[in-house]
Amino acid sequence: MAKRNDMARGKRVTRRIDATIDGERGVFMISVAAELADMHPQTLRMYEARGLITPKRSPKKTRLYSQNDVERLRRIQRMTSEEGLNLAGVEAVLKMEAQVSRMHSELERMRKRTRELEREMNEEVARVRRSLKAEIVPYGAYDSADLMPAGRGRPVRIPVRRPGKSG
Amino acid sequence: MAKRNDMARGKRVTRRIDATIDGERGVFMISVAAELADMHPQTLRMYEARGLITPKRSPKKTRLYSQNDVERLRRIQRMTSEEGLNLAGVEAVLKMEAQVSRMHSELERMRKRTRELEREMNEEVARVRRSLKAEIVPYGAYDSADLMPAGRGRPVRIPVRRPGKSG
DNA sequence: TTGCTCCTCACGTCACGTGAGGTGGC
DNA sequence: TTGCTCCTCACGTCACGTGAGGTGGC
Repeated sequence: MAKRNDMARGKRVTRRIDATIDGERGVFMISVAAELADMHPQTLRMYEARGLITPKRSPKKTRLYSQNDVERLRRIQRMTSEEGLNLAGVEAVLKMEAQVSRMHSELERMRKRTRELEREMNEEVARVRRSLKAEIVPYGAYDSADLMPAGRGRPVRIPVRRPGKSG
Repeated sequence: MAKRNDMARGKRVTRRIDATIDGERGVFMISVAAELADMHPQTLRMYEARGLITPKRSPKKTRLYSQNDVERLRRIQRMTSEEGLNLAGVEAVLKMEAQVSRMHSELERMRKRTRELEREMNEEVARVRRSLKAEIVPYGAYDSADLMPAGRGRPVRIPVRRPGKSG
């Protein structure tokens, strides 16, 4: 109510946009995208000609840049102006980064899998022992290194070397 | 003997050098290294000034390039002339490559570890079952999913998902 | 002396960014 | 009309490669 009145009187009211933003949707025309990326509009056209960026197009053929496009442009801007790369270098670096990021996720998957495997292993061994214990009555001496007196729940220990830094 | 005579008469004799070559040892002076890398000697001096390559020096301050130096120069040559990178790009790519290669070895270590873990797991389970079988005489029904009738050697099966491409 | 080394300086070329100039639709 | 879009062309700048020019030691 109060807000409505403020707006009616022309007061400045901050509005929050709660809609989920699709980072891939083309929303900025070239002048806006250029300003957001701190670049000359003509530079964006040049980058497109070189295949470094591919904005969407409106039905009238106007370029429409997405959030992600702008992000990419800013990264390119950093590489060229701060690090001094030329466009061939930018292409090479972007390609390698994709590779590095793929390896990162593979590495993460492997780490997770290893942890899981360790857990499964301990569980399986414990399960085998438990089900045997339920069915049998051991007799004689316990001279096997792998067995303990019935009733003691310590799990079988398996030597597990962990990989270097598992972070 | 025959060889010796050939050499004495000035004939051309191919000689095999069996000594182990230290790839890090400075052995080529600048004109030779430049030719091997297909570059201008002055370019090598420039690259050194930019920190892209650091040849050894003789006591007389003459640059001495190693095998590895030449390899590196050839890689740089490829990047600049074939891919069109500038020197900033070359630096960036070389740095990232070191990173990628570190990740490669980590990944390889993880894969190996996972295989090892699977093997250990199966072995351990089999060992537990074997040692129990040696001590007990099972009786009653075999209604546990984890056990099989005594005397059948099939190992306990453990569900193992393998990572995507393990090559 | 010749042919290498060392160095610095300077110039030519090329890539890249950007401005100009002309068009067209809201 | 104004201010945007589209496009192409051309110029200024800068990085880089290389040649020149002068030195010094085997």
